[in-house]
Formats: sequence, structure tokens, C-alpha cells
Amino acid sequence: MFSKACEYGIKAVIHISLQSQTGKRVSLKEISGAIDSPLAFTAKILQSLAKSNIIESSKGSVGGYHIPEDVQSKLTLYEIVIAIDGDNIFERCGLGLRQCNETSPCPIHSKFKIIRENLIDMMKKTNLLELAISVDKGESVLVI
Amino acid sequence: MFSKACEYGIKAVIHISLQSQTGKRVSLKEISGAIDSPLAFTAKILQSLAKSNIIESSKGSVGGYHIPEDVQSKLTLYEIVIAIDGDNIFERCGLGLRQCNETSPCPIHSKFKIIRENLIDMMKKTNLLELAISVDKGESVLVI
DNA sequence: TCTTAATTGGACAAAATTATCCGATTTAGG
DNA sequence: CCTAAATCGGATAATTTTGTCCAATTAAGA
Repeated sequence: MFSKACEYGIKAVIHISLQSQTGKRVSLKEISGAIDSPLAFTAKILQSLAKSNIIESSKGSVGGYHIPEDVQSKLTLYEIVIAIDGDNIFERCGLGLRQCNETSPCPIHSKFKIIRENLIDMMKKTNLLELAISVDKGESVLVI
Repeated sequence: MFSKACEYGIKAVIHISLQSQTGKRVSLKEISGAIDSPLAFTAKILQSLAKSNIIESSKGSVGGYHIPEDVQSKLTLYEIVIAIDGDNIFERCGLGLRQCNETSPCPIHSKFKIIRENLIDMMKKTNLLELAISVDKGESVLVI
């Protein structure tokens, strides 16, 4: 469904969120350890997330990544996924037709549309803060 | 969502289905022309679909592929996708956790589960015959 | 000012997916 | 028997995704 990059990205962002709530900045090393992802690859993902202003990064000896608390409750899963994988999974025709639409639909168009709308709806309604809270409470986990 | 191989596979199977209704066998060349897919790659996909008994193939000068009519109404999208892509999209954790389940779920587990159940349900309910009929009626298309 | 610890950016490598090529095999029909 | 037209199977190539390496840059603090 999501790319590996996106999976790592979502987990990373949740972990950063979690730590940001205590005011801490988190380093790449800590993140990649916490979410069990390849360090250098994770660096690339965080780099691009920083560029698209999903997370804030600061260089230097006490640098790291963080996400302001007020942003956490506004940032949705939808936006995070778009930032990493683009809108392909939300837009692309299920059978790969270049111009699949209502007037000239692929055979699974309408059925697919329903599923996809549910997915989009769910992702737009899910914000980062609630994901972080669920991990914080121990209701869900980021590894194994 | 689906791999390219799967997209081609689904379209191919629909086209074969369509032609099988008039008793015709279809050749690889015709299929790849009809669905606008790379010929040699399509050959590989059809080969594997034949091995998993989704379609029937026959060699020789008047050979080709076909799907018996009684099979068409029984064969679901779910089975076709499984045959090509495996059950990954139906089973794999949304965040890639190796053992994500009710007792130790990833942060999006429950929300994802609902979407996925809808998807599985839809695909199990969609049979090949109805897809072929919709193309036959001109209600949907396999190209552009 | 120097050291240390952090991100950044570019080049590169490995793996997976997608795609191609070609010879072998099969089968119908002249 | 021979030819034509089809699938099969194996090797290989191209592309994309995933992952690594290393030097450059930044910033705090002793």
C-alpha cells in the first residue's frame, strides 16, 4: 500500500511527535533506533519531510528534529503520506489507465472509488497527535 | 495499490473473458494489443496465471488463452490479485510491522483494518464475468 | 578557537520490479 | 513432412525503490 519510505516516514513522525511533547528534539540516530529503520535511508526521508515543512530540523551539536505541539493536532496522515509518496495512491486508476473517469471508467472504477474515498476520509480525519498519544498510552507500538 | 503486473493481469483476464464468451481463444499478441501492455512482460504474467489455473492456455498454431464461461462467474478479483501479487496488500501491516495484531497493533491498525475489510469484501464480491460484461456493454473500458 | 554532535547533500550500491530477447517446444494444417 | 503460429522458459537489461557511504556544513559549549 504505502512505500517503505512512507512507512518509515510515518513511524518517524509519530516518534518525533511523541518526544516533542516533552520539548525534546530527537536525533536521527534515536529515531532510527526507536522505529527500527535503516539510518541513512531514514535521514533522506526526514530531510525531505523537513523541506516540505512537515517537521522542523536544526543542525549543530544539540540539533535534531521536532514538531511543534500545535502542529501535531493539525497535521493529518493524509498530508504526511502525500508529502512522501505523492497523491498517487489517492488518485491513480486502479488498473493504471491514464484517463480513467466517470465518463470513461475502467471496469473497477466505481467500486474502487468507494474504497478510496473511505481511505482518504480516514486519513484526513487521523491527526498526528492522536497517533502519538496512542503510542504514549501503550495502546499501540512502533516496532515488532 | 496493485503492481503493474497485477494491473496488466487483471486487464488481460477481462479481455480473455470477453473473447471466451464467443468461444474464441485469444493470442498474446491480441491481448497485449487490446489492453496496451508490453507484450513480453504480459507473456510472463499470463504464463503464471496459467500455472495457477486462473486461465487456460494452449500451444500450437491455433493456440491461445481462454477462460471457460462457468469459471468466469466464479472467479473473483480477489483470487486474481492473490494469484499475481500474493496476499500482501490484504495482510501486510500498514506500517510494515512484522507482527501487527489486535494485542500489539501499530498506531493505524484498527483504522486500516476497516478499509482493508471493505477492500477484501469488494474484491471477493466482484467476479470476472460482471467485469467483462461491463466492458462488453461499453460501460467501461480497458484502455486510455 | 577547538571539539563534538548533529543535519545536509551528493554519489554510489543493492534489490526489486518492470521489461525485453531469443531459442525451444507444441500443434494444426497444407 | 514441413511450415506457420502460438506458448514456454531462461537469460538479460532497464528502471525504480531501497539502502549506504562520506565529505560538507552547522551550532553549542568547553
